[in-house]
Amino acid sequence: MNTALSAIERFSRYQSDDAQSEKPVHCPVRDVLDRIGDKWSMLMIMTLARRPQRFSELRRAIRDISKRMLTQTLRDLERDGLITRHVFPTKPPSVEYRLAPLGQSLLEPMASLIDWADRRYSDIRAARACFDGTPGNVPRQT
Amino acid sequence: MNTALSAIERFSRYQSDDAQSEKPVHCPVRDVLDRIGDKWSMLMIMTLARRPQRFSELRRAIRDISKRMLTQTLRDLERDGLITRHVFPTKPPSVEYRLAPLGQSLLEPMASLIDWADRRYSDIRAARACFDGTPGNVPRQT
DNA sequence: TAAATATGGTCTATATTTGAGACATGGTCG
DNA sequence: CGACCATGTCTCAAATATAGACCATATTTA
Repeated sequence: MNTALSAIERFSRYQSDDAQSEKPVHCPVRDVLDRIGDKWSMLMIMTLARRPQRFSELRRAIRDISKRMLTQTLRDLERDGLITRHVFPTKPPSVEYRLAPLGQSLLEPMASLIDWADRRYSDIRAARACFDGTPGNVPRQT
Repeated sequence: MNTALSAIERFSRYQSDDAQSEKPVHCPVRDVLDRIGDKWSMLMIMTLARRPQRFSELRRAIRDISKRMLTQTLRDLERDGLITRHVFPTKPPSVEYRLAPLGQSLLEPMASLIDWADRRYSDIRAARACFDGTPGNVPRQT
């Protein structure tokens, strides 16, 4: 738990920098979180963790992503060095995406998050049901 | 590393369910990730990890969030049982937000992500610079 | 030979989300 | 009376995501 807090403290250093300067020092944590914390990136990384996959395999694996977002997410992840892109000169050219070492190293921390999600999901659902069901959450106005 | 993979495997169970059924079983991991993986939630939780804070304190801490999104993010986190909301009947009423136990329990996994971000940030920046600087990333067309 | 299929994308028009900032509420201060 | 504080809500505009048409090329099917 204090391990956790020390990481948070490290983060908060940037936060206060942020609060001081006009042009904020770009907080690494935030920068990274903005990248991998979007709708598809983690999903993509988890999917590629199973095995390298091609464009259309990824599309099948993550059924509700649009081609546009798939392309864009892959580009962004490639740009940040988390995945690599390999083109094979097959008849209709095929492209395979793989987790780069940097992406591999993200699996460990991500796994602990997945673990948390899995273990706590019932609590969240309970809280949600409670919040939604309780009269008194509707009249929010003071 | 195989700890990581086992978590990923657990996740992929839902993925394949997903691929089979028309109306997908809602994957807990994904459900949770969609919630805390938005633009502000993690930031909010990290900020509240330092200490309970009031609406305007949060606004100052996260300078570029709009009131609208601040309210909405707080509501969503409250709904999911990650934070709690306490109204004090001071002259202009004040509202304090606190991390709930469920939110506390998220700190540990989140910390490992922060840790990763902090340690790997230079690698990411390097990859980014390389990608942006390398001619040959522009002509992406086959 | 022509049509259909598959690949990895891009482009456009629409839908959704986010942000900026006006407005509300009720009490205190000058 | 009028201004100000805190905590929101509301509306409208801007940014972003989505669906799905379209493209070029090559192979298989009819």
